[in-house]
Amino acid sequence: MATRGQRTNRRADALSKQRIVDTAVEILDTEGESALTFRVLAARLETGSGAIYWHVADKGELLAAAADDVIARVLAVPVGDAEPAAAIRAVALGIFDAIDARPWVGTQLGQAPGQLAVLRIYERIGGRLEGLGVPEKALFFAASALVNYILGVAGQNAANARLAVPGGDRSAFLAAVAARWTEQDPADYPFAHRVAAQLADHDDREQFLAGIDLVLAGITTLG
Amino acid sequence: MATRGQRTNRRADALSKQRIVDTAVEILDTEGESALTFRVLAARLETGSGAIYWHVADKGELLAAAADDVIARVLAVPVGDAEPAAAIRAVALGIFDAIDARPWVGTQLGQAPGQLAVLRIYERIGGRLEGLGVPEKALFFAASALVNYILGVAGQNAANARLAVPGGDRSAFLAAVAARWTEQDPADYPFAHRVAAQLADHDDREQFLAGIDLVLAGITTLG
DNA sequence: ACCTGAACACCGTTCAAGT
DNA sequence: ACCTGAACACCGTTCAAGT
Repeated sequence: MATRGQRTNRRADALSKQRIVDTAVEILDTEGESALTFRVLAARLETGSGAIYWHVADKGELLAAAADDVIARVLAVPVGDAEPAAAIRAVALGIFDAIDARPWVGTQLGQAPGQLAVLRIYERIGGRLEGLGVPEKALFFAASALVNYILGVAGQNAANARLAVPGGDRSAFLAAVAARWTEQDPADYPFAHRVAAQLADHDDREQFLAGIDLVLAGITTLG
Repeated sequence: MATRGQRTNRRADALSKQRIVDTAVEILDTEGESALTFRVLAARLETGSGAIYWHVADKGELLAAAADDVIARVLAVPVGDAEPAAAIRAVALGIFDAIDARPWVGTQLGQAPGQLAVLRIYERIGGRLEGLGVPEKALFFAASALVNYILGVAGQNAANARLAVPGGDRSAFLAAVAARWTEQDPADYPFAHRVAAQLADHDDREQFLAGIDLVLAGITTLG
């Protein structure tokens, strides 16, 4: 993200969890998930790889902290006093955009549930549900439907990003996926053939929002 | 001629992709995701680790094939001529149960979109949407809302299974998650505090189905 | 208390060599 | 064509030793 200037040979400050996480995010953002190893992280921090373990339990905690950092920042922007449905859409869209920009966050969210980041998302989404007329008893499962949908899209998008060629354009990628759908036997996969064109054409962000709206429409039904 | 003939345990049959995948599934099921390595797989198959690469491109393909095998089997059971909503619920529940029994399938589905298994799910779900009165133009995104929700739950459940202690009971695990929610500041996380009890009490399967019903209710809105 | 970096116990994958 | 298994190029993590 933020381009850093020339790096002196001396560490600016002592090692800390925050500095480690910041550097990890930087590597993740610029070089991708597979580039983050304790060796390159240590080199970038000008320390030994073992030093990192003084501040962070293991790689899982590091990844969780990195994802949480990003999500916390995204959710920090105030939604104002928009009406509940609009606020939920805005929050969801913010998460989508963050994941779209950083696929590694999607990977992380898709597979770490106890995580603080997921709790943050539940809080921001769930907090608006009452305003939507959701009865007290249904609050948790209504929130869970929205959150699981968001996390599902997050995981799929991250995987897509991992699959796509770094430079390649998106419509070519979608065309390739659509082609795999249509190369199946139409007798076994009639639906796949029927919607392949829609798959090839669709806009991810728009489709994501449409899904949110669908769940919201269902939730309104609960009132 | 060096008498090297003490191959007492002669293999029952030649190596094949199917036999490799079957053995991988066996290891995944009994020993878990982390136990599947090319070394133990080769040992179990009484061959060299390099031999596997003659039949399978890499570990990613192996995992994808294993997950696809399971999903194909799950989707093979006929739903009969139930009405569309009931059929979709049945299909979704079948997938949920399969993932609950084999968390590694959830991990795999949550992060491999181009996969045949995901296409199969789209087909089975999507094929019933028309009967629900979904207009042609909305078929793909309606299916995608359902599938992404399912895959989101799949990923979270798999991650939960990875986190939980193998022998530990489920209510203790949920209580621990709920405790992490309530240990946050109530001023920052009012929703978390409010629904922590629901989180601790809920039944995963029931909650999953409730989410499906919510999306279905939203989809009915499109008619 | 915090850091160093070699060492340990693994991985997935390749490939010359065999049949 | 198919299989073998040693070798390669990595990993995350530990830990005795330093400051």
